[in-house]
Amino acid sequence: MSKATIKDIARAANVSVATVSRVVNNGPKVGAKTRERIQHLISTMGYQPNINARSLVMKKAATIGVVIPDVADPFFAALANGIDQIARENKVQLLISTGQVSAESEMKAIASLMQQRCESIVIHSKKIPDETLIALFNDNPKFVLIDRYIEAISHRCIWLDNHIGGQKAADYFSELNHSNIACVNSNLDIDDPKERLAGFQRGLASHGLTLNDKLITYASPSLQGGEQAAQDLLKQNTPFSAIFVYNDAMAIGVISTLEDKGLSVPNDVSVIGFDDVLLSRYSRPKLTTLRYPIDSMAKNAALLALSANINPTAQSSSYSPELVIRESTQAL
Amino acid sequence: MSKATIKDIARAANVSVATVSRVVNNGPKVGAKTRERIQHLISTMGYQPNINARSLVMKKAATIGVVIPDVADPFFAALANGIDQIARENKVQLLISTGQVSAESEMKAIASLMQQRCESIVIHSKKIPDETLIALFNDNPKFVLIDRYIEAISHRCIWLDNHIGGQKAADYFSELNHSNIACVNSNLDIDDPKERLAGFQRGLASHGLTLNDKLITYASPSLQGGEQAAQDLLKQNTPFSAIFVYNDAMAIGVISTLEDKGLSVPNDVSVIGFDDVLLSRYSRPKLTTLRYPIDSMAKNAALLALSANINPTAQSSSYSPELVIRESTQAL
DNA sequence: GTGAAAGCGCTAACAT
DNA sequence: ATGTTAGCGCTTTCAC
Repeated sequence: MSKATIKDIARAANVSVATVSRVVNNGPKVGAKTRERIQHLISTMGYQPNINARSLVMKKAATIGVVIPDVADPFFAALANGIDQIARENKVQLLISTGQVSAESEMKAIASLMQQRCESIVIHSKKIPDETLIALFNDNPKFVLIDRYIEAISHRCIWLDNHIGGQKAADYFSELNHSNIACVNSNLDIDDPKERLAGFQRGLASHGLTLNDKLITYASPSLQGGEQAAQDLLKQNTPFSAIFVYNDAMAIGVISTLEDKGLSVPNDVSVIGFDDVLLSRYSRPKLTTLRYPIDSMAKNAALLALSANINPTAQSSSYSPELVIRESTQAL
Repeated sequence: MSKATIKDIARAANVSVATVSRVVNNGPKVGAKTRERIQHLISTMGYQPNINARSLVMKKAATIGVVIPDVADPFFAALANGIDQIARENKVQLLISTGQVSAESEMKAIASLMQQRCESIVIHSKKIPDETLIALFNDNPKFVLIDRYIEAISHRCIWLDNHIGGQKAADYFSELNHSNIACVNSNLDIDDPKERLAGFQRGLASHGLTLNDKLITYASPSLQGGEQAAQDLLKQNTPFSAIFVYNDAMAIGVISTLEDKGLSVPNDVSVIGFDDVLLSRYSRPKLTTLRYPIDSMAKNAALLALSANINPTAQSSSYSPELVIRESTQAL
């Protein structure tokens, strides 16, 4: 197995290690015949450069890291997948470090990546304070922040405009003549839920509509959370005909519970989700939702991380969610 | 940032690098006072050992690799997630290498991991020939094969008994008095579809039932594939009241199409999936399926990979799928 | 208990 | 065009 070192090749080819190194790295100044001979040896002897040695001397590794809460969540899986595609194209190894949703483990995840001399890191962090991140990004020009916006490092941010998402949901409910409106939100202490809700409320207001506080529930942003939120909503004994839900997973949980209780979607209540994960096209009913272009965002983040963007090109990278109308909504 | 090297610490502490190395690695024979002083320096100076240098001299890295087709598929995401959990517990870095479903890229993925001096690798490979794998595993005692069984290296395999899965599906359909039975299978040229189908057919036979060849369709094992397979099935104009589907994703696609065509599940047709992904508990109707304990399998695989199991302890690791009855099936 | 020194496999000047 | 050499930061005998 990959036992052969550069020395072995050099010896076999009767050249110095420097020459072998040159052909391995496609360096210049190598005689065509020599190059060919060495290349032959390399493949027959199954030589593979030792990445550790290379990274050691180069003081950097051909890797791209990504920090996400966990791999199992379809949304983050999609994020990781986008980065993986760019990684493959650029022949760099993907390093995934999971950081749960706590500042401490997010930092640990980043530290672990940096310890591997990984320079390009796409970070999904909701908990690390702005200042910490700003300091970190100033020292590391190849870090990229995804799904979060921080003014001071905006040129290294790739984020989604949550307000607009909320607004579009409000616009659509208004268009469908709904007026008893509920909201199922995430209970995570991060900005996104607040922003989506704020955008939603502002949107409603612009149509002379308003959101009854009793009809705002919070739960974990998961299928289970959706189930629970729907139960809470039902307990309020306050009528509603439309719900704006934090994400698709919750929305599907909500619908599941609603139907279990004999309420039909969209006949009795309309539901709008957020994210547009693949699944939302296959759930029953198919979900009306706001498309979160996570795949292109991830790819751009990876590209940005790979290219040391030392001097900020100011062009900020904000994405806007699009309303995708399917079957979980209906006019009143 | 992690600029300080072991030398810097040694200099600051007025000791040799050897001593610093000892305290970093919790080595023996270090005076209590010295150890304390050095530890203090380490944390105040923010020293982080250079993993590349360490891996270089140790000729191995504190990492665990996993080779899967892609990260976005929920099933593989769950697999990766299980491994990630064990990795975190053991403080080793997770390396994910995606290998599509082609022998060539699977090999590339493995090579890339090995090049990083990653010793423990959990491999999900459907395409690499047995012999290649056997040779590979003989050279690398910390490789583990997941979701596949090869006799010669069975002590390094963690697999699921597909036959039994098929059989249980057949048993249940028989119990529900179905006799016009269809099968939607994966069109991937790997063993699993064949084994599940064989088990299913054997099971049917044991109940005096039989599967009409016209009612066996193949498609890609995805939501989209399920849609297409269902359309194909409908075109046959051959009545059926039950379908055994290759996996949950396809099953949900199948149900989606069936309902679009006005067929109700389970009233008109019963559907059994395979895998029991989280989603199947939330789809409408909730999916009856065979539970694939991928999480425990992944964790065990990771544990096995981390522990050099040089001398085979013979205890093979076969898992058996369990039937989970939910709402997509009904007695005739 | 602590230090000196020899590499691990590779790259990158600097020579030739 | 090719070779020599000095490290990169770390672990690990082997002395003391």
